Amino acid sequence: MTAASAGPGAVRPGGRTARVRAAVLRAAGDALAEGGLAGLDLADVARRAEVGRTTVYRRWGSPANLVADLLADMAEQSLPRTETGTLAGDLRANARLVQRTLADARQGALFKAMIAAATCDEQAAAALHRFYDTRVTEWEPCARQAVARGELPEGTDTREVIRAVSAPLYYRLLTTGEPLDEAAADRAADAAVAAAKAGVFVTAQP
Amino acid sequence: MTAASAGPGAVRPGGRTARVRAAVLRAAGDALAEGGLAGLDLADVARRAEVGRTTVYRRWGSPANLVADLLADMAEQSLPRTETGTLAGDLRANARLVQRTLADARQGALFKAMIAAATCDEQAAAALHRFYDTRVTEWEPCARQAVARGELPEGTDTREVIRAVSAPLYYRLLTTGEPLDEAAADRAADAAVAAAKAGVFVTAQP
DNA sequence: TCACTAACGGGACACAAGTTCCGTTAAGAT
DNA sequence: ATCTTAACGGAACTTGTGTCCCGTTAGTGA
Repeated sequence: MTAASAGPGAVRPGGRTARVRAAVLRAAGDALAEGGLAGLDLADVARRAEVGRTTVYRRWGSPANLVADLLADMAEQSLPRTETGTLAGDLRANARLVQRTLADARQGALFKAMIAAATCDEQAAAALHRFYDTRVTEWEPCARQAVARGELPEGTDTREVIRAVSAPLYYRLLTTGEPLDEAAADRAADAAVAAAKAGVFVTAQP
Repeated sequence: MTAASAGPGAVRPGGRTARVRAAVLRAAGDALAEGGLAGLDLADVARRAEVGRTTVYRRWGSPANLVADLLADMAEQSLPRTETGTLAGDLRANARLVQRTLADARQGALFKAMIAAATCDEQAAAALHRFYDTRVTEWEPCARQAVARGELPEGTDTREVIRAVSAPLYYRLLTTGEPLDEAAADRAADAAVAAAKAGVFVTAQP
């Protein structure tokens, strides 16, 4: 067992290695946005990144692995959260952010491709779950504060409230051809608020 | 332009051709359930279906096409709908049905794979949209009747109510590792009811 | 029942995806 | 500045996916 048993990039992660990783992830994102998961050819990614084909095969090995790494990279980049003072305002802000992201040609295609990868590969799925966990954790305080303000009942599952906002937007993106507009975003936020205020997300505790 | 210009299976759809199609779709379903979209190798499908490799390549050509055909086949098989007399009861029945389908190992994997295929291929996407359109149309009467009974406000977008039930279940299936249990199904149905009663799905009309 | 030909299926083939080998470059430690 | 070796990258090689050709099987109409 040598020092390199953890795989390439673990012992000398700086300099050239980091440059190669950045270029490859960039190229992979481009390829995914253009052709979806099916269009993710490792040889093509290597060409786009101007990197040796061997390197890509050695470090990532499969499209799913590459997507998993890309997701891990994206989970680190966090967006600032808005605070409006009311649950409805905060959730609308969240819904608009999600809607704008998914409606964007490049980003939307990228997310669709990553979801597709997660359905094929266990490792990509784990990375995707971590990604959404991070995002939910970022926005959870909105719902927490709403409970503190008395807008929502005590015992509300605050993470579930945040997820309820995104769900209809993703469902629409994946199962219908209809465009994701602002009206859809507002509807998603309002539906989550109505359900949460009705106590649907209160968890029974013994 | 010959009689066969519409592709194989168009002129003599009966007998052997139908048998081959059934065997291939069956095998494709198995392969998808086991290995996801990435595991859908046409040569492998041919082997499972005990059919010539050439035949599969000629009639379907690509994994996405095969999935599209599988979806078209599934859209034809319709499940009976329950009627309980209240919106909450009907939507819970719907939610439970979706939940049971997605929680089932084979069916769940199959649906995930088909969603993945829809993100890669335009034709598969169209087939998927048609599939969900069919399902929504089947359940829409629940919401229509609720409007007629006065349970929901006039002007409610009834299709959107039905979609609101499935959305959280699919979102959970795709973005978290958590299991889809009956509690999640009931919560999804209750949330849709609360939002619909609050008038979130009323469409403004000039 | 027979003729016609659509559709199937085995085998040979072309090409691209992925692997292995080994020399070259540069990160990190002293 | 120098040394060690992790990581890169070109080229040859292997594997298997998808195509083409053509003989065989069986659906459909007379």
